[in-house]
Amino acid sequence: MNNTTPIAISEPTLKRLPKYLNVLERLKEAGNKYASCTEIAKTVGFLPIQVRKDLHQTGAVGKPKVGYTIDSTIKNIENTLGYNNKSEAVLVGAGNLGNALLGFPGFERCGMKVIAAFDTDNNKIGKNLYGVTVFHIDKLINLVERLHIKVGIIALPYKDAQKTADLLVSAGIKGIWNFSSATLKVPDNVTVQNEDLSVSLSVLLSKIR
Amino acid sequence: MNNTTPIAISEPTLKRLPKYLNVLERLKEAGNKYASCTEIAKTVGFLPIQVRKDLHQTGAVGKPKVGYTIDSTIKNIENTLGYNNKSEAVLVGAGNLGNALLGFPGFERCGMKVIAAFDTDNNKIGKNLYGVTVFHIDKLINLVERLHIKVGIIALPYKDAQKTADLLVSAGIKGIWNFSSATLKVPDNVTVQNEDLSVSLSVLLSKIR
DNA sequence: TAGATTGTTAATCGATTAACAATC
DNA sequence: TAGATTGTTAATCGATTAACAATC
Repeated sequence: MNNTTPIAISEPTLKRLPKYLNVLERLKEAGNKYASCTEIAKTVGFLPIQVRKDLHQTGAVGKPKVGYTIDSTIKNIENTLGYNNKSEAVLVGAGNLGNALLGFPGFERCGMKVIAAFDTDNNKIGKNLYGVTVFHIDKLINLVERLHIKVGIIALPYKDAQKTADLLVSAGIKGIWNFSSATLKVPDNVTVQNEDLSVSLSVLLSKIR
Repeated sequence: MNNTTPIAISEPTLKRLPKYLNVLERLKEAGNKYASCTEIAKTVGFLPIQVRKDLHQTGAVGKPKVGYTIDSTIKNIENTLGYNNKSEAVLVGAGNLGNALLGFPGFERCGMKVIAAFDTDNNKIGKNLYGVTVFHIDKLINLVERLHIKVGIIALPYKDAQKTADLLVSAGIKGIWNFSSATLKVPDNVTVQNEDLSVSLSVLLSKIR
């Protein structure tokens, strides 16, 4: 609710915030009005002081002895993560993964809505997947520009990723959620979030082997 | 190739190694025999010194002026990530996401093979998805124990995640790849790798909003 | 009031980056 | 040889953790 320019929040903190949101929502459903750091920390497996520091960055203020008001803290986190600034997105690649992503129920919660999918495969074009129509990739630029879409999702193999990123950037996209293993080259004003499943799997395997 | 107990490698480094592997393979395909840190760094967008430090941890040794032998460095990274210790895994949850994961071509590269899927939905049981049969969840313990499976993949919603984790742990699983938003409680000797898509999406959205 | 919890300030820890000597 | 690149040692940076006073 205050209008000072927000300080950029570190990535580690940003990754923890959705966890707190989860916990707070559950505590709210259970009928609670307040939650302490100790309580949240125990549920998510972090230290109380870390929860406190993270919440502080969202602007949440707690009461000694009582904890944080659940309702207002939820709002603080949502605002920090931008869940209230609704965004529209396009998906490129209507294969297995793309299809699964379209069915992903978490988008809405984050304030994002996929409004169109694109592919080059004629067998896929024209299909309706979870309410989203698949168009030929040639229609991408026009649609993205016209509707001022800000987010593009790349669910394609390595070899098609960079040229798709270039296409999205030229259409005015500001954020790319990249499910390919490619390291995308984009201008500074475009944010890329990598979601390379091989990386994550490699980390797991190297730890248990 | 040496047998000293390996020092645990930090998570940031582990996450970068697959990227180097990617680059090295492409350079190899292009006919190169050596690669310098400078070259690798430019491709992945890191600093040369970071590449050097990371490669050092895999046991890779370079030659001044020449760089690193691509073949041996690939082997070093693969060994570090454990790509050569083949693992078998089971998947729990044959919905959208589970289905997409079964079609994911990256598993094999990491030395992992999903040998069975489980679900509770009778419409899914018995189906064959990308060569993997879907069984009723009741068969999980027996199969995992008998075949000494070490990795379990949870592709289920929040509410089913913890009880599935408990089941996997009781069957002797050592690593869980968790696609749910739940914070799983597991014993210390079990590794959990979280792949909560909402978290990643939240980070992206908070950066562009 | 007493005590639990917050918020702030300081200490620690680990990862990244810089500097530079060794070397092919 | 000269110069590029490695590998090592030191400096910096940022995030986590600890300590503790303020407070409801």
